Amino acid sequence: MLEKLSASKSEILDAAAWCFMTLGCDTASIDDIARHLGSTKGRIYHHFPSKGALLSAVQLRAARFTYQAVAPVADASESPDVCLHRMSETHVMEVLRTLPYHKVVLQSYASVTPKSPTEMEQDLLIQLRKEQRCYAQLFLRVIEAGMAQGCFKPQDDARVSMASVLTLLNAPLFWYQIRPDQSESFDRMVIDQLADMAVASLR
Amino acid sequence: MLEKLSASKSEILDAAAWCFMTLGCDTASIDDIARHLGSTKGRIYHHFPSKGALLSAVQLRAARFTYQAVAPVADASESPDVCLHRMSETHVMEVLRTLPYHKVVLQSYASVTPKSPTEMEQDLLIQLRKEQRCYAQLFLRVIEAGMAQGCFKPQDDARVSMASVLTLLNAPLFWYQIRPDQSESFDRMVIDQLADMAVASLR
DNA sequence: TCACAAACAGACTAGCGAGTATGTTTTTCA
DNA sequence: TGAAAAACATACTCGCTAGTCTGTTTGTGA
Repeated sequence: MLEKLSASKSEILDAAAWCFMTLGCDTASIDDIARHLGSTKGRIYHHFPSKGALLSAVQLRAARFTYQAVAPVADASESPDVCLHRMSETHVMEVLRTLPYHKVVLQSYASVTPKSPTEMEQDLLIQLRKEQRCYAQLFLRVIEAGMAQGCFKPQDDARVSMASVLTLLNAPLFWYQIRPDQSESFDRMVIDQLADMAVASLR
Repeated sequence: MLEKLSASKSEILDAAAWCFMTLGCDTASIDDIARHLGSTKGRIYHHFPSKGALLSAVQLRAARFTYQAVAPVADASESPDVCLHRMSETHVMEVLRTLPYHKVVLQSYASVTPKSPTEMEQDLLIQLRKEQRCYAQLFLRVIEAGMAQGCFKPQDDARVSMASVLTLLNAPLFWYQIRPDQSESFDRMVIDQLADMAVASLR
């Protein structure tokens, strides 16, 4: 779960995430990523066996970024609405901080099926889905607890609520732009507003 | 705005939307679409000048599907929360009905920049964004009215609220699967729950 | 019914990009 | 310090696909 990354590997992932984000997962070529690194393909293929594996590594890292940020604040002993609010704040904050990674996840969410997936790439996909489910359950648990305790409106299917809330929290992926003028206050506004909406949507 | 489509063109768009959805916009080839039609490339290139133009046509149709469904129920003379609820119901219903088209939009939302866009394709993109903005303003207006009248909680930026609500309503694009057993009741549940959440998130 | 255009089919090209195979440099460690 | 391994660079192949070109069929209007 917490495999260490070498500095070079991490740098490659950053470049890959950036290129996948700006050019699109399929449009961006390995040469594009290498050029963005000031290197050549040799370096990338020395660390990653294929483009699909590189893409999966980016997505996996995205999942781990949010998990490692949110899991510590998912305190079950607390009031579910308060807990969900802090989880939401943390989630949005982390997504904005590591934006390229999550934009890549957003892109590849729609097209689930690579054309000719290797067996190894298939395994990576399964591993990825597993960790994503694991992260989602952090939210599912607190939502179910809230429904049971009455601070959230009970629904037929809590999983629909959970998925909708997570989608809501990921909304900035569709319109947020990284700007040179680090508008700290704007980020804070977005974080607060989304966390408020997330909790309110369940009432 | 309401250019008529020939039967053959419409059929091509359906096939393209389906293939783009299942295989991915970049992965799906023109030959894939033609095969899915039981035809060859000749037919497609006779009606559409390029793959990019075909993709844009699919996205444009998606925008028009929802606009033509929702615009009639966007009644400004009504209470904003009631109005927004019906708009939300209608939106989700239409999205589920024409799912492949909207899944394509979702995919291409992330990667905005084709690598070498033709001037004509650039124009199509501009036209698309224009109609998408136009549709979004249907929601923006009713949300702003609601904030002014006090039935929605005022926020710093109503556009963030609008974008977030629309993202919430599009949440099924991430997990909804077309099933053979047309579970009518499940659809109804999803529609109700999402419309409720959309209105509640603004309170 | 006949010209003529629209609506396709089928073969072909040209270029791009993933992956490989083999060098070259740098680091490591004994 | 020297050899082995890791970390790259460079030059190539090969399949796939967008787009084209030409031929063939099907409507259509006079």
